[in-house]
Amino acid sequence: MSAAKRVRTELSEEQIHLIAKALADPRRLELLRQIGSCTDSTPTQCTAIRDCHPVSAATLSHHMKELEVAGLVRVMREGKFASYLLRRDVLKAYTEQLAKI
Amino acid sequence: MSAAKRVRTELSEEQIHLIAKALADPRRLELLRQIGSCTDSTPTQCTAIRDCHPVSAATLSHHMKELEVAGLVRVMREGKFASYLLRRDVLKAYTEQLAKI
DNA sequence: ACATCAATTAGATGCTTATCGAAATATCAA
DNA sequence: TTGATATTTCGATAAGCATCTAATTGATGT
Repeated sequence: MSAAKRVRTELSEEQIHLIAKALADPRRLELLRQIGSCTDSTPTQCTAIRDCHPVSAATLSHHMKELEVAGLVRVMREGKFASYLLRRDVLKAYTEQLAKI
Repeated sequence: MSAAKRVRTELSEEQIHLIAKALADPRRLELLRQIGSCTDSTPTQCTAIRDCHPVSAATLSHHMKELEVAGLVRVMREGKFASYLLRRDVLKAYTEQLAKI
């Protein structure tokens, strides 16, 4: 059994708004897709992401924070490096919210 | 059989972006929910919507156009009145796109 | 200690957008 | 036709945000 959350993830209106905003920027959507393409055992390294996107480190850091505060990614830090994991439970909770409309 | 689209609705990156932007504004999400709460046989009237939201007619019209160009609602006009229908096929296509991440 | 590299923060800039009031357009009723 | 009502368009304003460079923090290796 993996460590993935099994509890039902409930989203507040506030978090729904943060997620929607996070997804509304094309660059962030691309970032999220890239992060989602990696598995839990091989989180996406920040440096690897930088290599794929023509933005400054500062801009990338800003986007990653947006994804993080929205709850869409989890950050893992090892020394001076950072890696990212897609929080599929949160994304799923969001799509289920939308589907209810 | 209803007239609902049965063809698979494919979304372009452009439309995905328009939808995400449309959903990123809390007021528009509320509007979409209200529109979604009505059935195809009783589309939501623009005037009824106005009564529920503390915005000017100009602002409401602007939001409705955003929802429309995103493909999320269909507008029906009768004389001087307008009514709106949620395009569930488009919303579904969007949530399915997100779920694929 | 010092230099190097990864990532974040601070501050600035330019673009987008939510909002409004006013004007325009369109429909309907008297 | 005239007036009233529904919606859209126009133009302006203020807030938000994506982006950058420069400065900072923090970790690693020499």
